[in-house]
Amino acid sequence: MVTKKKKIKLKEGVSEPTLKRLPGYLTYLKRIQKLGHINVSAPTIASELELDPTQIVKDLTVTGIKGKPKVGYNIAELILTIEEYLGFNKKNEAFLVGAGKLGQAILSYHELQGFGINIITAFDIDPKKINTEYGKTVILHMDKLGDLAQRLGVSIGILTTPPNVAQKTAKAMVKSGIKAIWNLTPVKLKLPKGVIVQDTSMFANVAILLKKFHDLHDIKPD
Amino acid sequence: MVTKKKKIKLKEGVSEPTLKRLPGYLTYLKRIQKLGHINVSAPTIASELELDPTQIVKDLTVTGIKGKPKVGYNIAELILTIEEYLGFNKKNEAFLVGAGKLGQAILSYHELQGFGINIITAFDIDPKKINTEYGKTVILHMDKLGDLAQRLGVSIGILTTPPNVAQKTAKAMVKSGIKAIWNLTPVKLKLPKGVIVQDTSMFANVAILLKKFHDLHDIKPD
DNA sequence: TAGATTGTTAATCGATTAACAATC
DNA sequence: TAGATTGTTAATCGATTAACAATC
Repeated sequence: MVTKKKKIKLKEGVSEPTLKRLPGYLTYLKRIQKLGHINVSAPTIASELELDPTQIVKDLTVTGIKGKPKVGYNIAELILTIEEYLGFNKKNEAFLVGAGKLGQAILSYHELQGFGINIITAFDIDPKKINTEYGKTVILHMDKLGDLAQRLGVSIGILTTPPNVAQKTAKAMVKSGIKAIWNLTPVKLKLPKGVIVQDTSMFANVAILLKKFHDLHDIKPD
Repeated sequence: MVTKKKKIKLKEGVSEPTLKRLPGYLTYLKRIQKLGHINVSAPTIASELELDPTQIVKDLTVTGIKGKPKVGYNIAELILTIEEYLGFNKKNEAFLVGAGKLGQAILSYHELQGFGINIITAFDIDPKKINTEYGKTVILHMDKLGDLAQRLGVSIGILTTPPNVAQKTAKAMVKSGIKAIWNLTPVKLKLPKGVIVQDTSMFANVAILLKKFHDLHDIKPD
């Protein structure tokens, strides 16, 4: 046996910070590609994104892309390589659970398609929402989740319920066969080991913003 | 002169990771407070949130809270202390710019009030949205932003426009007197030094989720 | 008192940054 | 060729974790 099985860590030496930066590179690369650029160097990306050039090079290395000294990277190739590396070109079919405002925002956020994420169906328990369509996505009752997950083989779930039902809902999702949950609620979910949970508290960042703001502007007289 | 002025870094040794964890503590503390608990210890918080006990203690130390050995922290006091420390009890009046789906989600996300953030007015350029109300928030034309920011003394802005107009819009916000921007677009903004920008790319986290998911489930035959 | 927990200081771990050789 | 840039290895920096004394 040569490979040890760890919990749900990332494979061999790919750091989360690196992974978080890659989508930002994509956004930038697509923009300059549209502008007609063909190649781009790490120092250029770095100065645009206010990062360290070495960091860019290192980050890109993990994707397997090969650059040319003095020239940089081919933009088209780089985009494809990053997308491939991150799995954006895979069929990432997902269910969205909780069709409130945030859920609706996610449903209509076309940028998600750039991640290969394809929201098949949304679920809710509000009778007023059931069987309505949001954009091109139908909203079904939570009851149907288990059956549909099974039949369609969907195993990615996006959790956008109110906080007070988040835990309960997540549990039901897992029971229905969901294996990876993008958790947009501020609740820390307790789920069986083996289920991948990615917490995205939009509001953690607000704390930083406010702190910086007040530290800078509320200068107390000594 | 005893205090050196740095760029827009956080004051004396408060790390961003710590700041990002504090709102999570708040969410948890409020929940157990509602359950009737009076005190809570760092090890308890740690096991609930799957963090290291020492890390909790250290994080809480920065807020100035005092705990009792063997007992822990008084929950009510702890909540107030964290909120005070983060500036959540200040009058954090903000403008929201870009009243699309994501903007609307933010407008209707009541959790934001827990951060002391009070969205005064929303702005857009879509004639169909101008002068309509969303919840209790009026949507005005961007034209009015400068004047209102001045008159109301609002200096926090929430940027939720489409990516392609994000840079332009942010520039206009700064010109109108906005000093801190919560940037919910995936675009890296170029703004004058001194303006605080907090990027929140909801989607950076999706990259991690997908990567973990595919690493775990797409086992390639050797 | 005994023992769990706080709060601080030291050690470890990992990510970022620097240095530098290879190369186009 | 000269020089900018890649790609890798080493050094630094900062955050997390461990150790431990103080204390209720």
